Amino acid sequence: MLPRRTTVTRISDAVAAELEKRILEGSLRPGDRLPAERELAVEMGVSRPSLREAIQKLVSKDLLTTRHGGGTFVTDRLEAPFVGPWQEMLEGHPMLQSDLLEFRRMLEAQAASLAAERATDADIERLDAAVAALDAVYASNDLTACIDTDVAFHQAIAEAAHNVFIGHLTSSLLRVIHSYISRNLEHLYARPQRWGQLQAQHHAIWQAIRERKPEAAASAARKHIDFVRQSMADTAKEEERRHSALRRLGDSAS
Amino acid sequence: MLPRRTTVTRISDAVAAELEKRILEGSLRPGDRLPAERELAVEMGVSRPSLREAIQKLVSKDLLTTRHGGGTFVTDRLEAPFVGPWQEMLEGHPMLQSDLLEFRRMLEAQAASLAAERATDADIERLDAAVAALDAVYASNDLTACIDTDVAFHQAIAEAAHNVFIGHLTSSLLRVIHSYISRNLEHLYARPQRWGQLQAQHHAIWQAIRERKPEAAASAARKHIDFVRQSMADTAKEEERRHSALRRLGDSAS
DNA sequence: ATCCCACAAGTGGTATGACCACTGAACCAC
DNA sequence: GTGGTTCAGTGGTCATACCACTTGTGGGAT
Repeated sequence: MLPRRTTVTRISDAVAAELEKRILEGSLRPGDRLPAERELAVEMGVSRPSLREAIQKLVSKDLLTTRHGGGTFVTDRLEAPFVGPWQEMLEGHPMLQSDLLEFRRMLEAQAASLAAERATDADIERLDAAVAALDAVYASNDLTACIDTDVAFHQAIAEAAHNVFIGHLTSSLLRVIHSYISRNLEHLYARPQRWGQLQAQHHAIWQAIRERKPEAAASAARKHIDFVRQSMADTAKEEERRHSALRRLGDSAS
Repeated sequence: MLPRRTTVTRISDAVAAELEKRILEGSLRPGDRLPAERELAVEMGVSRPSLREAIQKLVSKDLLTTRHGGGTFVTDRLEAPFVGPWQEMLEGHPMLQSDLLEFRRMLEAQAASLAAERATDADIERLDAAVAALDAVYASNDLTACIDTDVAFHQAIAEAAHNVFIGHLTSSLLRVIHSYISRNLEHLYARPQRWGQLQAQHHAIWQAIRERKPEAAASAARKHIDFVRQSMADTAKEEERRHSALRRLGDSAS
């Protein structure tokens, strides 16, 4: 007979799993209000702090939301599959965005510079194709295709630099900021003259690489990132504006 | 006016954000053990349950792990995605060293430049201490201590740059190349005049940062890496020569 | 001297109970 | 009816105590 071991797993984990299960199984549906913490704690046979730890975990996973004095509710969850730790950090600490852009400014400038020095004929061909794809897709209305093509262009430059680490890191970073690119492109798409500037900048980088001008390529890449930085600041400002205009309480009596 | 619902009045959220910040900025590094919950709660001026809720949130994000009776530790979740594969890449293909040095040249130049712009008094103090430690340890014969101090110096610069990505990437990178630094320092140690140059370069970077000269700092950092690159080439050449020295005992005049 | 084990200090894990801050609806006065 | 007040219910926070586990240390047996 083994001495009575408390759960090998933490209670808060077990409770969180149980609640998650109830949500997945449908006994707790989006919009539903959970029993009061004191009740629920008794029902599950755990203390309130343990229950709270579990709830807060689910809150941080955006499965639940709490309203002080109101109650705890199940969010209508849109499955956001696989976001890495850095994506979460970027969401939680917006100041990281400027750090990231600063870093990209350095990285992509160096990549463009090296690409201008080292690009092989095959690299140039790939760049030509990427730019052609950009031109084509920018004329269309397919935003998701825009993102993919845009990413492919930057990735092609990074790989033309013929430095594995620059290539690998660029790839990782582009993956991390995919959602941000999406958001930003959406913003720019509504502004034709700015939308056009993007193409112009891409062409400038491309041209400088083709003409084997490292300094010009680096400079063009930096300008591009600076433009993106400015544009993201505008996006943020606008979202803030929209947010503060959205001070309406929707009554969802059902 | 309606009170903002998403306001971060929840203490556990604030504490979680604070801990995340400490991890991002490098004051809490992977593998580090956090202060005991009771201590940390006092330090942050919150109760232990609130602190625990925050910790559990980070545990659920896999940023922290807890060992019952052992302590709470920082995971390497943030380091893994970027430099994880690099270690194996380097081991499999040693020729990638030049790529890596090229990468470091860019990274450390940028770090030095930003450090010259942004270093706080505390950063400068830390740099002073690192340089002093370098001077002390370079006079001794302790090679392993040399490496640690050298790494600490470069890390101090990276963190003085106040860019999360530069800080983390430098940290990971230095850990990856630890063995290479070791080999190279060994090589240099046998050549007093070159050994002295190292110190001179470190001092040059340090001085430029202290005098707030970004360009000079970047340039000094680049020179340092170039010197290292040259020296590693020599190391490789010498190892080759030693292999072929079986048939010929030649002079090593250059 | 060496090795092993028991013990104690330190740490995370859990529980209890109390109080505060906020919400929302019933209630009362006008 | 309308508007303000009150109050019960809820999440948020705290202090404290105790339990379970790890770790290092020192004392004992060999």
